[in-house]
Amino acid sequence: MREKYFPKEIEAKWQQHWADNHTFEVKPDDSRQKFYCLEMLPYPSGRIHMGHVRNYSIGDALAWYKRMRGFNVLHPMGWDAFGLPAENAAIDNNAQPETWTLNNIDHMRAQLKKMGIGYDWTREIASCLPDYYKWNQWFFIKMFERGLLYKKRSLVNWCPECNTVLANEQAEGGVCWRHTSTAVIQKELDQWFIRLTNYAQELLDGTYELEGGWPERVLTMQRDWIGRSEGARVNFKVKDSDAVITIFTTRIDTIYGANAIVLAPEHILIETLMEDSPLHDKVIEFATRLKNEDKIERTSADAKKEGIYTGRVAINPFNGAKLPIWIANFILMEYGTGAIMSVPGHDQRDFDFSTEYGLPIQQVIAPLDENGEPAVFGEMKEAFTGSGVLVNSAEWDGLPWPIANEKMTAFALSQKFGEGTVHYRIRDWGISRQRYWGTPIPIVYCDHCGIMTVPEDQLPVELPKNVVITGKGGSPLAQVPEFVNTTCLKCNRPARRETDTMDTFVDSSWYYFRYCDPKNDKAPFDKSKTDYWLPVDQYIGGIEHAVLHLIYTRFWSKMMRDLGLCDFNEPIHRLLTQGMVCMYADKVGRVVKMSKSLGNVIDPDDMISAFGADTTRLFALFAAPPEKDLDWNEKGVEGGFRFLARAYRLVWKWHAQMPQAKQTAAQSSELTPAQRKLQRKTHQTIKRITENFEDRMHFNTMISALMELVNEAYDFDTQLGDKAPCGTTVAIMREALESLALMLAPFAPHAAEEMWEGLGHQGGILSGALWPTFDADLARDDELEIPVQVNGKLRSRVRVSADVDEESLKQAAFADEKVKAATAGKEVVKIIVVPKKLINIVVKG
RNA sequence: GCGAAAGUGGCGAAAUUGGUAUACGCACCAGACUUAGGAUCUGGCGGGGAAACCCGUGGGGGUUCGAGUCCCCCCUUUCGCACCA
Repeated sequence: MREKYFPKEIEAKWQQHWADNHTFEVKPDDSRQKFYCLEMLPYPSGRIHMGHVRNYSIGDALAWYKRMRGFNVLHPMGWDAFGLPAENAAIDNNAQPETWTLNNIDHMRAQLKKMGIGYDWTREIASCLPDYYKWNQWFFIKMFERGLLYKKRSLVNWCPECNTVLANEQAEGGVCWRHTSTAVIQKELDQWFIRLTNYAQELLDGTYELEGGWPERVLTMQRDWIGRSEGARVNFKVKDSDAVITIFTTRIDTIYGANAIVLAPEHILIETLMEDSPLHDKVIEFATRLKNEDKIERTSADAKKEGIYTGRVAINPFNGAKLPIWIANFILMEYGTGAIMSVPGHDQRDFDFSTEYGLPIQQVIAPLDENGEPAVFGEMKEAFTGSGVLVNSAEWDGLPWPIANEKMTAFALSQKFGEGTVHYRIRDWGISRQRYWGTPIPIVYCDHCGIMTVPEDQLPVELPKNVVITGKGGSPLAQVPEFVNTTCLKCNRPARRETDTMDTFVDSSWYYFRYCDPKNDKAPFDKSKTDYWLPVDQYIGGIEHAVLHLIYTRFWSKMMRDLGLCDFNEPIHRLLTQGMVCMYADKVGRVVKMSKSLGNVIDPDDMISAFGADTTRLFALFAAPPEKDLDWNEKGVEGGFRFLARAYRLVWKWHAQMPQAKQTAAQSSELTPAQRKLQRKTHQTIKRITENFEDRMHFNTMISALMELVNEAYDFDTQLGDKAPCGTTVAIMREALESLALMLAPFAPHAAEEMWEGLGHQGGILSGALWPTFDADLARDDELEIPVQVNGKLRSRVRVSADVDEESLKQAAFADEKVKAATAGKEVVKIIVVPKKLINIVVKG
């Protein structure tokens, strides 16, 4: 230990120590409880940013704590290394995506090591390497064999910036998830889809299993995304035709109020219906125009309702009413059946549509008035969507909503013109990407034998190198004859390979399984290893993956479970979604997320050079609780540095006496008040921090508790002056400083190690399970200052012994001058005593 | 529009089940040490007032002995969803 706190020197020293001692490298060990601490793996964009620093500081704090509590902690790191930026860099810099990516990984790995994050680097993975993506292909084949994958020509989201297709989850709100200012357009393409919808119900049910462990916000977003709705399908016969139109509704109880059947412009029955119709050309022209309109605009909530009457009529199976068949812009082909019954009285969209075209509006649901009678409105000004009972609905009149729905659905089933059904909003996951830098899809097309998967023993289908990437004109792999041309695996005649690559979200769906067995070349992983480590105990990452990665990976593990590769339903027990790192930006005049384009970026490297990794990490944890956005403030960083230097100086001042100190302090009754005070603070701090790690993980308050302990220890030290300390004093100080060093380790591990060593300990903090324990008796206050209220207002405080009984406390309160003054001449109505907290005297007059 | 979360000093934030509002840090002020300090140490720091005391957690009501915390209404901000039948 040196006199002054030199983070650079200390950090290099301990990083070397951890590497030499393989401190963070772990193996399954049945004798110890495991803890899997995982941070979302980064995309190797080139440099670490503050968001990463925050993410990994949180994860490492927890990992250190758990290790110190004796857990066998798996804390790995890897790279989500496929993806578009590598291709763009290749175009811009004339580099190969692989070279660019691997160089970035090298640089970022070095940065993470400089931060001293405790990863088991022997388990590092990079998804762009064949020994990883081989298993993506293996999973593809398994899913193909089980019918979980299919190829379909369909309208898909296309991002003109990415020049590729996007999954629905990646095109939320009609914009690309990477290019949020770029509207996604619709294209018709052949695509590989994973049957995410097979697991829709299970994914929904799982969100209830995850309650408590996952933020409610994320669960809500996932539930909304899955979008389960219960309803019914009802068949409407078309008059003078054999055609039947099936509609989906969640409100079959309102069917007597239907005034039309409305179809999406893409509906397949339109052509049939319009055959021989004098309106044929007009209607088809209308539908074609809508189909060609921008989908996002056409289907946005504020688009004007627009429709056309087809001249055809459908029959309401409940009452035989003749309903005109319309086509309208607001009906979506991909939801339900692409056809609805319009019920203007009880659906605002139908109301607006009917008003626009003068269709009749009838009320069929009536709220109950104060006499319990159904209230029938005169003219309706808007749709009534509240609850009530049926009216104008023949024999169903008087039934309340949920019962009517049930009974009418049952009736439809019995009459064979409808049935109850559940509909989900979530769609299958389109994974084809018309890009180069991704996992090749292991499929071969033969003109004679059709579509076939590449046999397992021929995996991986390697991504060819030195491919010319222009960013234009379809899949780059299609331009590589050596890759495309192959022979049919069945008939040996010339055949072609699939030239699309997989969505990179495939890579990240199972990477944390691979960390458990990263070098396995026989299987994606050995189940005995994942059985030990998984599920993940704590996952930490940004909220932006709430419906992307976090839904895909839940699906993936359910699929793996069905393949017999794991035994659990949910792969991630607890999830922490950390807030963004923000800073004031001149360009917008307020505190916003750090971004290069706004110029409000701090480079972690600069921070580390100026203050050290410990200070940088400490501040990232101290400035705000982890799930909140964090305001980066350089002055605040200095405060973090001062705290570490202050703690360090105190340890320096005392470290020489430590080897001679008594191991345990005297009985607390024999301590001076000052000694007792520091001892109490030490034990209180251990209690606070330990409990906080176990439930709330608010690192900011844990660090402030450590600051308080340091302040208290300084006061103690200052009071001693130049007097030579007695053995008890040294023992009390030793306990305080050792506790401090140990509890600092999760937040500032290098400085903590240096202090721990300075206090006379060899081998490093993690050579044992050293998390300090507190003694509840020693943490307890001997004396308390109890606030005294009169009529709820604070009037005074009284000092009493901690074990005071109610009666003496009351006496002490009434003995107080200020309390006397406030209660003088008044009748005491009531005295409320909250043990150890407060006394409130209620007076009258 | 629907849904969720939040609003506390000059600033970042504490207050875990209703019980001393503002812990801890930053900034600021005063002092000590110093050739000097952007180092370190000591003290102060919500508003009003000489004081007693009064006021104070976005605004207004309510429940309670007692409300930052619970309930109702409103305002603002952020986030999510948005013609999903």
